[in-house]
Amino acid sequence: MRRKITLKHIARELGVSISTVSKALKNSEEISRDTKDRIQAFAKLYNYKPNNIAISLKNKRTKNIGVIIPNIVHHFFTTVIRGVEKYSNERGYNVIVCLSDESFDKEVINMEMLANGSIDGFIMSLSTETQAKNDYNHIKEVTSQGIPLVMFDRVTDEVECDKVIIDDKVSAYKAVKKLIDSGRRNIALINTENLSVSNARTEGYYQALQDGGIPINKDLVLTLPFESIDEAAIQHFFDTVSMDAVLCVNEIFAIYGMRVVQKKGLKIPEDVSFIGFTDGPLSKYANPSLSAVAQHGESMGAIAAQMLIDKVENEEEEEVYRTEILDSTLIERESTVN
Amino acid sequence: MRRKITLKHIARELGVSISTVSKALKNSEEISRDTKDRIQAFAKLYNYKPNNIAISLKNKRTKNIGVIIPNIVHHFFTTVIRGVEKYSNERGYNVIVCLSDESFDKEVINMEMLANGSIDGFIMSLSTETQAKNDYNHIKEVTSQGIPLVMFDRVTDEVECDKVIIDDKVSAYKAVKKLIDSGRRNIALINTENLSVSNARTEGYYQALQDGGIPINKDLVLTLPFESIDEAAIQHFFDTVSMDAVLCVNEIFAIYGMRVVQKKGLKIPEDVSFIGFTDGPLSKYANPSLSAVAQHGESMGAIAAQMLIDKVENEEEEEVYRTEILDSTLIERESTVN
DNA sequence: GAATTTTACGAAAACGGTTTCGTGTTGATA
DNA sequence: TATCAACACGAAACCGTTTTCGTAAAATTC
Repeated sequence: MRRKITLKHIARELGVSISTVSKALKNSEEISRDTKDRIQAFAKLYNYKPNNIAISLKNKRTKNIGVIIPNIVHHFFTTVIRGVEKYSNERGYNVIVCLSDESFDKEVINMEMLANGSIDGFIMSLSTETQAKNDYNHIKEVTSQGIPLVMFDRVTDEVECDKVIIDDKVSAYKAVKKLIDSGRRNIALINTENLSVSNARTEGYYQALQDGGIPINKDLVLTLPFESIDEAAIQHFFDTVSMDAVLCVNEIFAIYGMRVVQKKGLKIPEDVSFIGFTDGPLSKYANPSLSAVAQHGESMGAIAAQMLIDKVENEEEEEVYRTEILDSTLIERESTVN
Repeated sequence: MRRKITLKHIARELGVSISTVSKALKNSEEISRDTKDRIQAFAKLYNYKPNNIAISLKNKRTKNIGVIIPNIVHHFFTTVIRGVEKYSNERGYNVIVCLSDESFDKEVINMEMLANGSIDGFIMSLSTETQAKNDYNHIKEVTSQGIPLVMFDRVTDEVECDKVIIDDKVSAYKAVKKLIDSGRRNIALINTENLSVSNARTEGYYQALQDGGIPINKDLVLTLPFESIDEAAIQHFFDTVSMDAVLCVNEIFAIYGMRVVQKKGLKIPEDVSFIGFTDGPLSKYANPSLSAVAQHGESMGAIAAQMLIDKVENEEEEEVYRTEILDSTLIERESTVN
């Protein structure tokens, strides 16, 4: 087993000092051509690579960025990670992924673990529990230490930092408007408790109805606990309420809703239109395929990474925070009439 | 901005030496009760936390594990990451995720980046390109340095290390046997080029046919380049070949195949049965829902993490490598007859 | 040939911890 | 009272780099 070679080994082997080796490998002008050649040849032969940890300690830069997301089986978060990963790698950074599992405590633990030198900055999306508790001290603690942070998707006004979001209100508004314009009047909404994005989408829903001159009917709104996919509740909803269109704040609710509606013998989109949020494979491959608001997770991740790394590498820590609002796209498929 | 406090700061502030502070914070017997109280109180007040990087350098242990996977939008890999993450966190490890994006070069770059001290060990699944090239020098390089490695799912015999897989051949065999037992005779297979798992599944398919006394018909096998989801090819396949059952080596092929078949007016499962590999949300929520071979990614990830961390923390580096073969489960849904 | 500048390298500090070993002080023992 | 162990702490090495600064020896200048 060939252990990693260090500067010290090279120095001892070649009878020079550690500093000479270090400089030679950086092609410093201070070192003579001869010595540099010897050292470089030796280093190459033994495949010398500097130890990242030592460099991190010296530079106080780890070239790691920490990403904390609520879960990873969600397709949207997956695409964000991908965007973060791709962009970060291009700039020489590694990505440490931590899952809060929608739990406040895990979010705290993960942040504390990484904040002690493991990373140069954070990219995160809040867990539902954190949003419900409305407690952001662990995050403020981190930012107050000067660690850059970019929040995406599930954000809060309580923390001052850079943010990347889509305008959930406007996105929902546009989706509902589309439904209204295609003649739908009884438009239902299936949303979720305690989630910033769900709330914003709900606002957009109400606003669109109002602007469309459609009276608001609270019976048409089904609020479910976070993603339990309470099948019975969904079943009951469609059994007792009648509508000609449904907006869902996520993919799963929509897919499951479509099944229930189809089993009742109704036709999609003729009898009921469906639009979901988060355009993932489920939407694309559903039968009928589901119209969806695409959140462009990959570019969201890339932009978040860019904002973060720019801040990390920018010495003059100006205290200005940006909120980048990305466009969403309504992708129309078989579940709505064109 | 309150910068992180170090031992040096505490020592200076309290007029003691750095070593005293270090010992006091570890509750060493060497330090008097009084001094320990003072130091601990001060440390708590200023929220002292040791710098991970410094500890890593000293201990030559990072408490990070590197995970290299071909992609992350694949639901199976996502579940594996989740398993790795959960288990690793419990044992105090962080997970650095790198995506090879199915590219050999990226796989090499990522491994080299992490191998220089950033991680204590690797968990990986090979990229298609690597499997196609059959070049594993970058991996051998890493293991020869004594860095523990656990491969999962897409593995190779060329590298000696711990492995976690399902028995793809047996899994496919059982799926096909199920189809035969339910009376199907013209069983098609949609597989993929250059992928160890696809090859194994193909073997199982042939074996089951042979054992079932069914003549092999190569026309019933469609081989697609890796996950291009060549819609035209799939369409053409179903247009020109007739069958009463289909086994697909992944979810997408099956879902797409079902759509094509349904559009042709055939009934699933009456006219054609479908079974896919990798039980993800697509299978569960497809219409009809898709019977699938569940690979239990999460436990695969957890087991891989356990094997890795055990090896990392085990001083006596015994040169024995295990291959853990996990059971797969055929989950029967609407796309097959019960 | 003396003074000065280059050249080429090494010593040492620094990053933030841990740990071994040495030592001055105190109290107990003979 | 001399001896010795226990106590409480500090100095210093170490992990693997980078970087500043100092300095012999060689080369240049006058």
